[in-house]
Amino acid sequence: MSTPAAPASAVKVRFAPSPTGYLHIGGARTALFNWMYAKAQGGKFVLRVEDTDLERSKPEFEKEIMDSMAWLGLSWDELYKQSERFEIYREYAEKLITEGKAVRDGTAVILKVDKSRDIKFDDLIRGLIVFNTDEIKDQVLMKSDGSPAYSFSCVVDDALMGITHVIRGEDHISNTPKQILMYEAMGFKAPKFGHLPLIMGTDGARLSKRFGAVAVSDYRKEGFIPEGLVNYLMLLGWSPGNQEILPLKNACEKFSIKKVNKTAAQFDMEKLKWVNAQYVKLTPTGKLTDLLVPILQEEGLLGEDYDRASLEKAVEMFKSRLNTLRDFVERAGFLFARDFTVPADVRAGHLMKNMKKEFDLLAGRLSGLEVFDLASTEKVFRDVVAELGIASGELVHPVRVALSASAVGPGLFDIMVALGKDRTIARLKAAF
RNA sequence: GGCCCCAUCGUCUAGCCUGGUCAGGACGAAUGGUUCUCAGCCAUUAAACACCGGUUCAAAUCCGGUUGGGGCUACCA
Repeated sequence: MSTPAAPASAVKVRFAPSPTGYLHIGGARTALFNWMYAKAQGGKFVLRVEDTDLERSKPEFEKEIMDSMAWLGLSWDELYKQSERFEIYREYAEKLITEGKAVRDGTAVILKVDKSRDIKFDDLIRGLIVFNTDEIKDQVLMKSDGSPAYSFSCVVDDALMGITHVIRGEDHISNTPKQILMYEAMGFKAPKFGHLPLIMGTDGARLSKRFGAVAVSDYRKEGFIPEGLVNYLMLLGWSPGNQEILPLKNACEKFSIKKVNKTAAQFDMEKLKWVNAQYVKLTPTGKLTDLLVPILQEEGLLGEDYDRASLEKAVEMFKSRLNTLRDFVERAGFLFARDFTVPADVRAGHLMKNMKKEFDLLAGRLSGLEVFDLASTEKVFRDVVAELGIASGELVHPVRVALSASAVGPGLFDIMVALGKDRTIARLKAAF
């Protein structure tokens, strides 16, 4: 990467969400690509809240969007709110009327569009795109209620804020010629445009509430970590080559808008989980524990005072089998349960045979241990199995279920050590 | 309907611009190995150039059309 000494024509991009809903996956990907482009070019990233629809815009959505952006690590250099800039839009609309380029229609302001002109632009991602103005109606600039129409406030702001590259979703392609007309009318130089492919649901249809989780905050609640979600998102429409796991910082260095592809991508939850799991494994256990503590406390599995050392050991034990943070709650929950019991259906499946005799023998031997660790518990277990003259599997599986209420999980002796001597023995005795 | 965009394994994609590799990687799937189970890890396998024409000695790659999918068509953003 060359690091030019602040070129005069520095890149400036923006992400312009409308606070009429949560930040969704598609918006996040758009923000991400803008952000990566800014970083790759040594430019600036502007966050502009497009809250011109006073009815539908809500402060809580605005907050949620900014929180999600921050959580994803997409920091902004400048922040604007369109609701604070209505005067500016009005000014430009008046100017266009004065110049005879727009007309009043009641209290609204309309831009007259000349017919039979080809409007061309060279899309950063798609190449040359041409529209004929015969397909474009006269454009509302200011609405009757005094608020600006989307296209107009967008153009005024992009021009005034010095946005050099407008990178947005493909659904805006047909807005582009309309906006180019507005740049022309106001005498502004149009920026470069790049239209990103859309993200589709698994069924190939548009991502919607029906699809399941669409809000970034939903993924956060489900236990995805930002590094994982970001890495997955960057793979939708762009590829760093034969490499899937690439931290944002490194991705920025390789990012090229020209290499973004044109095809809509389907969102694949399985791959997201896999990517997330890679980052879970890469996260130092201490940090992972920090992330888990609030979740466990919220679930009532952990009090204010807990044994940090044993919690970290538990985290270490489950680290390789977590897709999400939330998986830990489900899989390691037995380590924290106050009143542990094996659910009836699990008993029915794995503890049908009464093994009280065997369990008592094991519990008795375990209670004699001075040092309760991996080696000592395994030794005792092997001895008991030998003494009983049974295959180790015959005892391993029932014991695992009795201790953890699950037939699957970490190694049996890891479970015993994590539980500790007292609880291990108590659960063995309570089994039958 | 009109206008615009798009088209490689089931999915995400590399390759396409500058035609000539067994069309490569990853998720998922299947199989085997490791192991007390699961996960993990390792190995192996199956799996794609939408279709039809054209240009060319040669087409996933260039051109045209067809089909299919998507977007826009608001005083929503």
